[in-house]
Amino acid sequence: MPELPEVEVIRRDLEKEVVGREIRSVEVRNTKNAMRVIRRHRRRRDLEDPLAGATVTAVDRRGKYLVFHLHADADLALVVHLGMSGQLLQSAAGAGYENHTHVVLDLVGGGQLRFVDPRTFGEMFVTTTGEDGEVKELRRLGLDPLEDQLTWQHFSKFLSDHKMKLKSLLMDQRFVAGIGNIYSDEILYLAGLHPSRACDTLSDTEVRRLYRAMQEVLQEAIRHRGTSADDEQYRDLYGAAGDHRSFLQVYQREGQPCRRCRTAIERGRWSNRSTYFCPKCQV
DNA sequence: GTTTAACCCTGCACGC
DNA sequence: TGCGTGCAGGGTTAAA
Repeated sequence: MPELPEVEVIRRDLEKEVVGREIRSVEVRNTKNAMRVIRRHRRRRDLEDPLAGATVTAVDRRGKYLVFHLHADADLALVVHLGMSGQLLQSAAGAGYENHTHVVLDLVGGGQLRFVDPRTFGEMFVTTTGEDGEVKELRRLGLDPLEDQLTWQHFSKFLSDHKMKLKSLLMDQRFVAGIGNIYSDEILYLAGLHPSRACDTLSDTEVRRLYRAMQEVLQEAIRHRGTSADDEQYRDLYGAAGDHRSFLQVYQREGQPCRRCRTAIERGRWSNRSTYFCPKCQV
């Protein structure tokens, strides 16, 4: 499940490969679930028509969403969420389609950008941007953990205002956008905090530790080009897996010794999501 | 305000 | 070998 680091790796790849390029045409293919992928639109052409002839001027990231800014008749944006199993792949125009290739963008000058998604939790839609360049559909998202606006003070205030469990808060996209199941576990481990601790019980030192851990874990994962774990279908733009898997401290390590204290890593379940943690190091 | 569960979907592991 | 079942997960929504 691509989270912030994986989406950021793809964004950086896209910046190199598609910014400045014109989209010749778009095809929403006749796959079983293509209409689910473009579920915000009623018809295929609602996505296809506005994109044809548009030039990609920039590719941004908002949490786990990719935003392609487009120069066309109006200020348009193509928004992509990879869900759990979505991939955005650069391909040669003649190459055979992988299973579950739902949308194909044909680029002027050769090459294609393909959206592949077996489980179809991902989505794609076209929308207009406001004067501030923002996408209205993404306004509810919280701040980006790696951007300057998320100051330590802002972070601390948000925590003290909530009684939720830390795990739930880290994964709440309205608080900080981009953290999912893997990195919430890794962040809490590095910070030495138990996933079920209530947010408003943290000391100043613990808040600082969590804030720092969040940045360190995400940056480190980006350096390793993301995590492709057991059930992970994550691939970068070129189809390559990420290298961060072997650096994971707790995620999917149930029963294995903690890298700090050798206690067996435990797995719990909160809100229907698996959570891995060290029962000794995390308090 | 917070938690929990259900829903959407496919691939995979497992047991029979 | 083949079938049925359960599980995994992100985001959203409804109910508790």
